[in-house]
Amino acid sequence: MSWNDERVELLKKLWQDGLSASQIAAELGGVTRNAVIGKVHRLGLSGRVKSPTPSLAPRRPRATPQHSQPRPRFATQGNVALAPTPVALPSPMPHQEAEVMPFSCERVTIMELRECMCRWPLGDPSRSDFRFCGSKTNPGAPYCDYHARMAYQTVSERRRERRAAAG
DNA sequence: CCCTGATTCGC
DNA sequence: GCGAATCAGG
Repeated sequence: MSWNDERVELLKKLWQDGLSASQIAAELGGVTRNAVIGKVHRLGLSGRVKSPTPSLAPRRPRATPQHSQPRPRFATQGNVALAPTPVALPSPMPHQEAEVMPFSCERVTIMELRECMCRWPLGDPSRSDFRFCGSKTNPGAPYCDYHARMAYQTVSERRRERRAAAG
């Protein structure tokens, strides 16, 4: 679907009528709300009832292109999700969050690790004091509840936390 | 989690 | 110019 005059006119009308971008997209058909918003901006009719001083709140520039690479995901081996050990995988939060826990872990060695114990790594795997969390896991789960949240954190959760941390 | 508009940037 | 991915928020 392309933006012919007819569709652009309808877009303008619906936008001025106060419909949301997704509603307009549904009305037009063949386009997403992103397409509608993008078109609205290019037409220069954004800011319907916005603040009279848009320059006061310039949008923060993007840090670096995020969509050039897929987000790092934890690898899996067989049925078991591997924790992000510093050996093969980039640690999700290198300086923060790695050692800080709301409870004290069992701190078990690999020999003491059992099926029902959390496999979250603690410390440097190349060192002899390397341990696993070892807290109780739910049946079949590789991590305890706390570390499962870290390992399987969703994008929105991560965003929410980042935002909360930034203030 | 559902949604909103705003922005960037590869295409 | 287009719009998906993303951001920032309600």
